[in-house]
Amino acid sequence: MRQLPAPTPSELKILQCLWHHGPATVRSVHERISADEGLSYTTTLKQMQIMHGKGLVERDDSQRAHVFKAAIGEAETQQTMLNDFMSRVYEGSASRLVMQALGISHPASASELEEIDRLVQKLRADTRPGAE
Amino acid sequence: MRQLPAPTPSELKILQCLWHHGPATVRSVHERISADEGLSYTTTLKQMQIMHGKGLVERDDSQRAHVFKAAIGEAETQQTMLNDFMSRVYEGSASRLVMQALGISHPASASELEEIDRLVQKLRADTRPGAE
DNA sequence: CTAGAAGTACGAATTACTTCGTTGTGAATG
DNA sequence: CATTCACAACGAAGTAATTCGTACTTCTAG
Repeated sequence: MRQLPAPTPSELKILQCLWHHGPATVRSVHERISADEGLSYTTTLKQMQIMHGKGLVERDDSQRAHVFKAAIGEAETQQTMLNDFMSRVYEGSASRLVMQALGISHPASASELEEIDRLVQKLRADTRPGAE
Repeated sequence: MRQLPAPTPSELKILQCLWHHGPATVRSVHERISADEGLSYTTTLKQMQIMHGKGLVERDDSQRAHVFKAAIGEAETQQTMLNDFMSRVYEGSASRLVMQALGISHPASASELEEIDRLVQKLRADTRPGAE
């Protein structure tokens, strides 16, 4: 069962922390994300409780300091958010989005461009046939 | 002077209406966007007043029915929102965003892929030289 | 001139997000 | 054993976005 509510900006920060560093306590997450911003510990705690309520994270409360882990995948979440963003902002046109994204500053390194190139070639091959 | 606050979702709908159909009265905008959703006329009016307050639209009130036009450009707005989205969701990696965008269903037609292809080739050429 | 239509302005309610202080509880330490 | 520390739980406040109803104004038929 997917399609949980999309994470809000601050929820996303916490999820990124869990995705990149694995399951963690509130304290641990808090120390990572409050390196930038000056938030209270209880702010992080509350967020993670809300996220648990929404089903965005799972909680192991067998220890006194509960351990949280992301309940949704990173790529999957990005994909959902991207689809929403693309329809809202680009009215569904992936190509316009891609072109603007590639136009920005130095988005992609040579090797990344190579990878994108391969993908485009593959898509062009797939698209040619009458395909559904 | 750019960098106005990014439009909210409902503000974006109104801007899209103005971008695509040119300057218009509240009534005209309302009829277009409430085709989908069942909103009150005063809701649209209020939104446009707020947008005027924020500087997102300009208003010609020489006629009784004020005529609004977008005060920011479409591409420019998309670019700003894309930059924000890319840093929030993809931590600044344009290539990951692009690859996911291209991976979706069959978003781009053959001719669009061709265009993207050209852009990628151009970027690869530009990127090769030690460039700044 | 008056009634109604069409417009604008404004206030207010609702919801969601973010933030923080306070409280209670269990563990650890002197 | 009493104090302190770390933690979870909660309530509450502040802000922003969205929505709508009401009131006021202006134009136009009759």
